[in-house]
Amino acid sequence: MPRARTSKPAPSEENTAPSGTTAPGPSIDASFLHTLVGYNARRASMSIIEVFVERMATHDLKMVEFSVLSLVSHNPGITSRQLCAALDVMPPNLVGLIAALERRKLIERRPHPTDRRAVGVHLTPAGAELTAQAERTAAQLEMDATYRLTDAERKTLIQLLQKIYN
Amino acid sequence: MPRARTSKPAPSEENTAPSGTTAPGPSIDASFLHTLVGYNARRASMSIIEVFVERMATHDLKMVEFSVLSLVSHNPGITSRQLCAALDVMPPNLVGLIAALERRKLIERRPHPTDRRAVGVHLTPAGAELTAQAERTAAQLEMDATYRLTDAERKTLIQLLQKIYN
DNA sequence: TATTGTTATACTCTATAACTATA
DNA sequence: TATAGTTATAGAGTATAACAATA
Repeated sequence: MPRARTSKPAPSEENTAPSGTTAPGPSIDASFLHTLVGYNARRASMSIIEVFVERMATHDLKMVEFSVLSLVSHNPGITSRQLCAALDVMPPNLVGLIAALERRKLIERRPHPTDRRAVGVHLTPAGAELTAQAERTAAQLEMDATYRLTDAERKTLIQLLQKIYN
Repeated sequence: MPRARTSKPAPSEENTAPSGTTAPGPSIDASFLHTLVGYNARRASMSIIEVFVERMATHDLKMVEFSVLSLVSHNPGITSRQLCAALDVMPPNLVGLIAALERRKLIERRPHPTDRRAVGVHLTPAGAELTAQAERTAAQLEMDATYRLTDAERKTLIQLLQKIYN
């Protein structure tokens, strides 16, 4: 269910109009898809993510990288395994990500205090600074990407969404 | 911003507990992420998509394939280009998809009535039958995946989501 | 000159198997 | 015996460039 670009209903008979001149766009009937919560949730999240990716590029941060930094920031000493569980990333895929953030001196890996197999992840001062900035960027971009919603609507929306996945 | 699995806040001091025995799970503070509409929309859509993929496997249909069939069903003679626009798929990536559905005799490609460059896509009787079944599956699965919502809440949710991307 | 459909190809994301060192 | 972290690799999904046929 990839995101779509058009919306208006059209006659359900023979479609005789090719897209023609690109601009106005043909009116395709996607009304069934529009009745699906999943479809709408996906479209909405894609449209926010688009802005997210664009603005986070300012900090040279991908979405997952931002999530990692934010989690490490609020959970100093968190292990790779915990990050994997919280972000639903497979352990092998986190390795390169962590390594990249470490090369950029945004995080540090220190031996875990009680488990010698594990490694605790911590923010460096530079990492903490960048994370604080990035969280402000995220909060702002959210408001911009959902500017058609009132504060009350945004609150309601989040509650309803959490009812689905919690 | 990949979906996460944990939710409850935790002290923001040194994290001394590795995940340990897998079951109960460590309590990671993801409270900042939970304030983001984008994060919640993504988590919710992922949780619905999970059910979607699982149930559509019954019809041996991927999400995009279902979307294509549904669009062709409501827009007989739609062109590849129109499908690409409506589904936000790059033309080269639709080719294999269409070919696969054609091999399964679910769709037919006929010359476009007015544009000899284009090809109109149509459902075969078998394709129409499968699409009707799959749409019923989709509608049902939606209800199941969002069973914690009342009908009114579901309606509100869809309206709010559409306010974001429309 | 632009568009439709297509091939070939590259890049990113995600997933699996298997190893090591610790528990 | 199970878990944390890692390597190597396979597989999706998604992206770009370039082409022939037609507009």
